[in-house]
Amino acid sequence: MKRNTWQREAVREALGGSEGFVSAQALHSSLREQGSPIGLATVYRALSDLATEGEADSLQQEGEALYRACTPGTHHHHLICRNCGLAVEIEADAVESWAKDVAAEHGFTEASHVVDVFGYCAECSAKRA
Amino acid sequence: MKRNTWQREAVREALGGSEGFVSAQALHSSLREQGSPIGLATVYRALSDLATEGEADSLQQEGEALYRACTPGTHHHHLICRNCGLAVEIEADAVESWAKDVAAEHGFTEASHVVDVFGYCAECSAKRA
DNA sequence: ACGCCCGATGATAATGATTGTCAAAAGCGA
DNA sequence: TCGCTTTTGACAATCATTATCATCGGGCGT
Repeated sequence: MKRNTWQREAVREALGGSEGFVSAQALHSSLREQGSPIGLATVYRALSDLATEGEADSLQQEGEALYRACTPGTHHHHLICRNCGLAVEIEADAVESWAKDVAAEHGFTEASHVVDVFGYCAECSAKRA
Repeated sequence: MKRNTWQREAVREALGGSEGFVSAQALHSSLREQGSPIGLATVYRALSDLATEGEADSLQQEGEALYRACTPGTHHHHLICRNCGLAVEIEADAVESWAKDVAAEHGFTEASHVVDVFGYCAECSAKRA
């Protein structure tokens, strides 16, 4: 049975409130600074659960796992700012079918794919100029 | 100045001789089994150098960094077998321009992207049936 | 409302990959 | 060959993440 705890809710909320992708460690510190006595292990567990249930997306960057709340149940990709972490959800039907075709072409089955675009968002581009 | 050492050559060769993506640890064990007294740290350094120089591609999976020798100087992506690690280089001009367009559309600059397709290769698909 | 059972929590230790350190061991030009 | 400099490699250090396990508390049955 799955239980409702204030910790899980806190993680969900903190995730939803952040602009871009966040690391588990960062989310934990952030919660701690807000006064939450939540444990690090719990944050990891909560994030892992959210990702499994489709309420969050995760991606690996430089050895860290980053998470972001996102519309549940839909398949999409992200456009991510290298500087501030801002993430925009993007549709990629063209890429979806392309990936499937390429896989089939080479005899691969059960194809999944990783597609993420990185860059500097408008704001950060301006700041760097 | 960059020096030519047998260690660097050994890593390059071992990488070129392997079928798919390999982890640094795996490459190290493999070299050791072949009698090479090469150090683990050296393997990491060599792989990192090769990746920087464009002689190898790297990707992150499940917290590990995987490497693969590939044609230098060209930009391409991979179709990777989840089971045996077999990797096929694929062209993706359509995706290249798509990524650039999407980035520009949202005001992002200096766009780069990560595109990898995972699946089971023909051989492994057969075995799993 | 009460009590009990079992999943959830959290401090801490453990793990596993990777990087830093530094003395000793080669490259390479002179 | 000589000497300077980079590279190596054993080992310690670091970092994110996971496992452990005693304790806590949610929520169902009563």
